[in-house]
Amino acid sequence: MDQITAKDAFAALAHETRLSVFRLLVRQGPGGLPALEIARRLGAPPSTLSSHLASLKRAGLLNAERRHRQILYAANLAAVNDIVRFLLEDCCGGDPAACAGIGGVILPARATPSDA
Amino acid sequence: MDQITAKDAFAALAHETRLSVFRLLVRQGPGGLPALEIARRLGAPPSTLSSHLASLKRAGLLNAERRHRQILYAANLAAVNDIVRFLLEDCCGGDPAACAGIGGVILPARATPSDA
DNA sequence: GCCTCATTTCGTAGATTCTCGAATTATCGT
DNA sequence: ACGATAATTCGAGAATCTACGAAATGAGGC
Repeated sequence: MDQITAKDAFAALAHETRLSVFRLLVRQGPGGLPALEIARRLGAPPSTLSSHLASLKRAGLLNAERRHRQILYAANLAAVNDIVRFLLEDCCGGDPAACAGIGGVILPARATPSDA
Repeated sequence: MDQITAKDAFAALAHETRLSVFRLLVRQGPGGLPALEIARRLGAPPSTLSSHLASLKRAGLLNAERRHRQILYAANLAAVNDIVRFLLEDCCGGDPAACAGIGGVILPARATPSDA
């Protein structure tokens, strides 16, 4: 995870429709949904949505898998993991105590990026 | 945390300079850094940096505190917590088992958005 | 091979964002 | 009050992003 990759991921999420797409697929789980079904649920034209799906996929936030005639898109939760870890890397200069009181959802873990 | 707030936060991070600013302040910890010092370390002109700091602050990602003649900016880690929680809300339709294998940094916690 | 459904690519007009010097405002020391 | 330092606002050109219909591509079914 480098600066550019992270920036692209944030840019992909910095749009109302794309954010809705991603959250919908997070709720949907690993099974995913086909492109037209996503467009239908969000009330967006297929061509518009296709470019948004391409953005999210290019940013590494979605996995796409062909299933018969349709393409199933699913949220890539590991990517969220990666960008959060990148964002909080070496938090508070590495002092865990100073970081402790932030809320509980995020565990900065170790700063060594040795595990892919 | 609503859709627009989250989108603004992602938009604020979707820029190389602002992302560098935020990560620098994460590393710096609660003490924060004055604006010109941030500009100096990142090699950016003060006026450019000021607008970026304003973006990040408007998005709720930075806290600013006046300290004598300077203004100390510090990363708001709780905001990161909030946007990640928003992003993963009702993950996998609420089935924790399906979400379990994502990597370990993020704990989806409860989906009830009752706590501000 | 042909028809149909699912999805993407193309084109272009419109809207938004970005940069940074100059001018401005705010704070402190004397 | 004055001078110096810290930070922000203003302005305008340049660059990037966005939307969506029409046309093209891809994958089956018959």
